Amino acid sequence: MSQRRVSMAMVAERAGVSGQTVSRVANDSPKVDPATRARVEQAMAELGYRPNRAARALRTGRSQTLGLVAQTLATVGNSRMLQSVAESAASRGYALTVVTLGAEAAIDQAFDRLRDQGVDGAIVLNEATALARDAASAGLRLVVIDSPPDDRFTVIGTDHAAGARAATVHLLAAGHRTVHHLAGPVDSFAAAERERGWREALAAAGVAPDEPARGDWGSESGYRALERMLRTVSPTAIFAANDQMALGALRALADSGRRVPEDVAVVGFDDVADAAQYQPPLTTLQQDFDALGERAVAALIARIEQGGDSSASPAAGGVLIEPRLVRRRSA
Amino acid sequence: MSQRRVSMAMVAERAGVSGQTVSRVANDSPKVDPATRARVEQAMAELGYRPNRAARALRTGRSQTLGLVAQTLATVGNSRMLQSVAESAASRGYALTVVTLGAEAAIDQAFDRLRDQGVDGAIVLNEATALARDAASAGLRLVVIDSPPDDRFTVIGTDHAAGARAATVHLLAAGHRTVHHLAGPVDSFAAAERERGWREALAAAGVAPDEPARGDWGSESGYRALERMLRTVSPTAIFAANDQMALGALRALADSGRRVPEDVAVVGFDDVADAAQYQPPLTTLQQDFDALGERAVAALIARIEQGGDSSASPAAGGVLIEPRLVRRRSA
DNA sequence: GCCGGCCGTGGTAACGTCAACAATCCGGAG
DNA sequence: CTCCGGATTGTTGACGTTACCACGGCCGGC
Repeated sequence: MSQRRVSMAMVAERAGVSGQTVSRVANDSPKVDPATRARVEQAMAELGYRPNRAARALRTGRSQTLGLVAQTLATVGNSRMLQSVAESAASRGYALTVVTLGAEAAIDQAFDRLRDQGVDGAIVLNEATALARDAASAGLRLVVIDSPPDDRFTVIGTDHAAGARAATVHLLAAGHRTVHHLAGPVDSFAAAERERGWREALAAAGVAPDEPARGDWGSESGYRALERMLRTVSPTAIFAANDQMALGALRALADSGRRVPEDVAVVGFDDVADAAQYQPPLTTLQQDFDALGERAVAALIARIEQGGDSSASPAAGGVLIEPRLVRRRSA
Repeated sequence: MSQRRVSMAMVAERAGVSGQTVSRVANDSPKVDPATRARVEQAMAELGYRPNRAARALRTGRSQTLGLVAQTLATVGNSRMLQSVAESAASRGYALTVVTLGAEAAIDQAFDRLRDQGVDGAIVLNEATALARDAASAGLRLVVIDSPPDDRFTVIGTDHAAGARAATVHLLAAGHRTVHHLAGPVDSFAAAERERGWREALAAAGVAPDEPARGDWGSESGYRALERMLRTVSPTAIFAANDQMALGALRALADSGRRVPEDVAVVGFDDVADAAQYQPPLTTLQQDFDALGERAVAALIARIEQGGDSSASPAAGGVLIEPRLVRRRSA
C-alpha cells in the first residue's frame, strides 16, 4: 500500500500531463479532451488519488464545510434536525462540523470557533437566535431554524402557530368548551409561536384562555406543570407544547385518577418516535424535520455559491413548513 | 472593519518581528522572549488575528479535526454520545465533523469521505463495527464505541453484560422464579452482550432461560414482541434490552390488563430522559454517556498526538464503563 | 581573551491546489 | 501559403503556515 498521500503531481506524472490538467479533471472543467480526461481518470483510480481539502481550501478560500450550531444536540428535535442536515450536506458534497454551546460562557466563542474552522456558512438551531445576530453581522453566512424574521439571515422553520391552531381547533371541534395549554419555556421562539397559535384559535372561537402552565420541554416539567394546573382547574382538553411534556402530563392525569381520552383529551407536538407507544398513544403534530434540514442546507449553499457579500439577498428563501396532525387515541 | 482576513504577515509587520516569531507565539513555543511575546500578542489582539486552519493543516498534515461516524444520529443513545463527544473534542481544541451512513450503498464511502476531509482520526458508534475493520487497516486512526475487541482500534464501551446481570439479579432477588428477556437486534453487539449477561445471571441462579423475544430497539417493536410473548407465556419479570422497547412492553402489558409492577416487573436499559415519566416510572440501567464520550475522545487524541504509526500501541486505553441501576417503580 | 554553546530571532522553502496567463496545435479562411 | 481563432495544454506563482537551518549576541570555562 502506498506510504504517502497521493498528490496531483503524482497523478500528473503517471498520466503524462501537467498538474493543471489533473486539476481540471478533478473539478471537471469542460475544457479537457475526452481522451486526456480518460487517461487522467485512470491514473487517479490506479493511484487512489483524493484531492487534499486543506490545500484546496487554502487556495480557494472555500472549505466546502458547513457548521451546525446548537445549544445541545441531545434533544429529540435537534438530533433529528442534525441527522437530516448531515445527510443533505453530504449529498451535496459538503462536510458538516458541529458546535454545541455547552457552557454559557462559550457562547460568543462558538461562532469564533466556527470561523476559525473556516466553515463557509452555518445553520443555527432555534435557541441560539440572539447570538446569531452578532455572528451574521460579523460576516458569517447563516441560516437560522425557527427564528423570528431577521434580514441578516435566512429563516427556515416549522409553522408552529399553524400547528397549534390545528391542535386547538381539533379539540374544540370534539366538543370541548375550552383548551388548556401546557406551554414551553418563555425564551423559546417555537414555544411562543405555539402559544400564540393556541390563543388565536381560542379567540376565534370566542373563548378566553386560562393562563397556561409552563414547563421547560422536559417530561418531568410536564408532570409538575400539570400537577399545578390540576390544583386550580379541571381541564377536559390539554394542548401540550411538545410530546415530552405531554408524556409527563399523561402520567399526572393517570396519577390523579383521570382517564385519557375519556375524561381529558391531550394533544402534543413533534411526533417523537415513541409517541405511538404512550398510554394512550398520543395525538400530536408531526414536524417534517427532513424537509426542514433539506431546505436549510439548500438555502445556505445557495447563498454560499451565489457568492457575493452576505448582505446581497438577505432573507432569501425563507420558508415555513406546516406540521401535520397525527390522530391517535389521546384526542 | 478590516476587509481581508488577517494573516501572520500582517501581525508580524505590526509587531515588528518576523512571521516565524508570530508562528512561535501562536503555537506557544517556549523559545520566545516574554517581551516579544507580549508585543506579538497585542498585535494579534488589535488586528483580531485568527490562525488559518487550512494553511496549518496543509503544512502540518494535521487538521485538528475528529470525525464521528454513525449509522444514524437520530437515536437517543447516539445523540447523547454525540453531544458528549462534541464537547470533549471542543474543549481539547479539536473540531468535530459528523458522517452518517444514511444509504446502505454509502457505507464504504463514509470512511473515504472522512479521509478526504483530512480528519486526524475518527470515533465510530457501535453499529458500524464491521466496516471499521477495513477503515482501520486503511490507516485511519479509530476509536470504536461498543465493539468486540480488535487490535486494529481502541474499543471503549459500556459493560452491557454487567448491566444485564445486575438487572436480572435484581429481579431474581425480588423473588421472581425466572426473568424473560426482550432482546435487541441480532446484529448489534450491545444487544448480544446484554443478552449474554442475562443468560449468565440466570445460569448462575440455576434457571434455564426461555428463548428471548426480539425487537429492533424501537418502542413499537417492543410492543409487538411482548404481544407475541404473552401468547405463549405469562412472565412475572421482564428485562428489556433498552428503555424504548420497555416502553412498548409497558403498553402491551397494560393492554393485556396486567399491572406493573404488581403482576409483572419490568427493567429497561439506558435511562433515557423520559424513563422517569413512563407509567409506571421505569427501573433501568443508566449509561454514563458523558464518560464514554470523554474517554473516547481522550483515547483518540492520545493516539493521534503520540504520533507514530497507527499499529504502534493498538488497543491501548480500551475501557468498559459499568452502568448503574436506577430503581423506580416498575421493578 | 578566545572558544563552544545556548538563546532568541530571521530567512527560505515547501505543503497541494488553483487562477491567470502563455504556449501550442489544429483546421479553415483569405 | 500565411494568418487567425478556437480548443487544449503547460507554466508560473500565490494562498498562510510551519520545518529547517543559519545568524548574531551573550555566557561561562579554560
